[in-house]
Amino acid sequence: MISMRALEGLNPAQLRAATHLTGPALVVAGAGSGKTKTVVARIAYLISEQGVPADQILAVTFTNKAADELKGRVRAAVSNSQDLWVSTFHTAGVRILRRYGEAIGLKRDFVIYDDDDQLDVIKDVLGDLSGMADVNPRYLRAVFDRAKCLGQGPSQLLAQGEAWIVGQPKEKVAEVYRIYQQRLARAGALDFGDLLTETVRLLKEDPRVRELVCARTQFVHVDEYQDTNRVQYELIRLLAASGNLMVVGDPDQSIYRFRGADLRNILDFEADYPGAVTYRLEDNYRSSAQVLQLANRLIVHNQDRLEKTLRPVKPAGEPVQYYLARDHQEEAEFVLSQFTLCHALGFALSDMAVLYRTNAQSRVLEEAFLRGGMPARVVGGVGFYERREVKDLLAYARLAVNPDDDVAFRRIIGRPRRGIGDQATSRLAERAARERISLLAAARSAAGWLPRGAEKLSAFCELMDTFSEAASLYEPAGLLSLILDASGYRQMLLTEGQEGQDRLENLEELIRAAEEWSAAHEGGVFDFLDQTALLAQVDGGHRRDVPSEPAVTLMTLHNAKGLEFKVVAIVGLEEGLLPSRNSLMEPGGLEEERRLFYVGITRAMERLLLAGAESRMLYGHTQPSERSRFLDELGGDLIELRPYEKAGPAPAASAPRPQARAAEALSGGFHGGERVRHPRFGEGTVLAVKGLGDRQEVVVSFPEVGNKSLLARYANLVRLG
DNA sequence: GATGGGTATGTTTTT
DNA sequence: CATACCCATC
Repeated sequence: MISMRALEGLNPAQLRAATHLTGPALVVAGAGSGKTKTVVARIAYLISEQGVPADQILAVTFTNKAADELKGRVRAAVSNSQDLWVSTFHTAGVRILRRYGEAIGLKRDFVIYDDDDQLDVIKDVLGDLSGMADVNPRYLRAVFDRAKCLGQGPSQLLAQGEAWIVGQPKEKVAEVYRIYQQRLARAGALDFGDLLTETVRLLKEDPRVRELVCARTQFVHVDEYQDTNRVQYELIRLLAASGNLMVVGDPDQSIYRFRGADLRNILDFEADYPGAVTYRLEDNYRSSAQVLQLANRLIVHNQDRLEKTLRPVKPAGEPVQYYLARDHQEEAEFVLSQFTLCHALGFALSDMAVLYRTNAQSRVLEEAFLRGGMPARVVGGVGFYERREVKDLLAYARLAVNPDDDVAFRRIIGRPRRGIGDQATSRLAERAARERISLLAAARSAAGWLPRGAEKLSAFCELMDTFSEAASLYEPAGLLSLILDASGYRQMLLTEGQEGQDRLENLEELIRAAEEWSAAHEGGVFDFLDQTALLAQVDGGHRRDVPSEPAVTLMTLHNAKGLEFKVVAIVGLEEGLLPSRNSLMEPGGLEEERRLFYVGITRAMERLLLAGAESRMLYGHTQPSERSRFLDELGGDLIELRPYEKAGPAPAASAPRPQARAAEALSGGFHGGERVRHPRFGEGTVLAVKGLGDRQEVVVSFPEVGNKSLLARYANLVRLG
């Protein structure tokens, strides 16, 4: 057989999947089994060996980061792959809707509402409706999102009376949903859910558009197929009209049920697509055998899965440690001390990550790393594009390109203060509702009917006219600069002391990001705004092109999917946290939490640390925590560390200094990472230390005989180096 | 119309 | 504890 560059370095299973030619295919790819490599190879094979034009191939991912990586790797493998279409579900939706959306009555220059904007609209609707004062707008947002995941509009929501509407008459909920959709339509806005549902509607209703789009989607690939929801399933079905559909996924890594992910999509793939061929990638190249064994032991506790095995390729490696800390502070100090050790052993900062269930857990960790002088970066959480000043400036730009964007109008009308307050705004809103026009349009006619404040409003309208004009002439950065100065926003920040300074710096950063964006992309202000709306912080934040200084990564388990690190710490292994309290209420919730933990474990290549605390701060109060049930499912081989145990009650003085306590406990006598020699077992590395003084127990990894737990006092260990 | 302090409320997870 | 929102006062 001729050796083909596109297929070099694949194992037999990967090779079979990569050379799949036409018809539907399911690739069940366990964690670390080289699924991206396989997809890259398959695309390269199609282009360079089978002569498929790159512009007939589509690959869909969930995050921009995954899309970028795939694109980059294909580019590296095949030269003529410029026209390859790789994007996230949402970006693909935007692209199709911008181009063809007018066929179903969408404005060409629609704006995208993020979840904050959604909330503003819902609150607004609730304010206008009687008898709904006590409804939580966040709850309604969740209901609407969920309905959209299932492709249900207001009437379908009402008809199907979904069981997940609790505490409210579904008529009322559907009514708010209907008005919410109206407001969005009037504002020329689509929310995240609409980007998918509207794309599906367009492709269903307009055969001509479908044909045009499908010409570019003769070969379709979907990554992380286990996380697709109903609408995404339908979208893929429409795009893959050719039948050449390859989906890749792992049912054990489905963790987005709350967003509508339906495990059945992957479990039933063979039934949905008759003639489908299934390929299984079962060799794990990522994790040490010990880590993988733990992962396997955990996941067999799930019922809802496709039977599959995952074999380690790597040797046993280091044992997995579990540390029970007194509280969340000490938990953080433990991670810090272990990472410091690993760093000393030669692991780069970028090789290490701390994973947690909730964003709220990041703060204590961040502070601990800061105190310890180890650079750490929180990925996700409140992102750059969610900061108030950034959203304000972008709202100006949005209103400039789309004068109907009422959320943007409300957001900026009082920033900076320009003498237009609640009174004038609510009169504007009345008028706008009556005449079915936007707030800005109402403001334009204010001179005729608003006795007070009309002049100020007309000045604002003129300002916006200037910006609208600039929006079509300038690049994004130019427009944003103009806005920053001409709106008085810069002036306002300058009067706000240090905080204003910081915010101003963020805005200058934003403008710089816009410049960089223009240097690397075609497109105008619209396209830049799309980008800011769709880019998650995990995707690399606002400075993706600038290599940032090396740092330890802190992020949620969800954000860690698809990534790998040599050293991984998973913290908060407590009942109520992992598994999370809320998940236990829902059927299937526990299995989802187990998969989440599974995803976390399988991120680790060489070393895995687990930790939990006996008590934790919740809403400002310290509460006792119970050890996570998942720890008991892992079975033996877990090195349990509890350094302060039996060392007597901690001296009062050490209470504010948990750092000292953890460090002392870990370093008495021997400490982890040290090289030692044993008279019988030879040379080895200290992995862990338990207890203090005479009772100190040392776990040592010996290349010849594996891991041994020894009493330091009798073992005659000799320190090396 | 702006400002500030008080209180209710919330933490799963994200494109 | 930290933010978001309400109301009273300037």
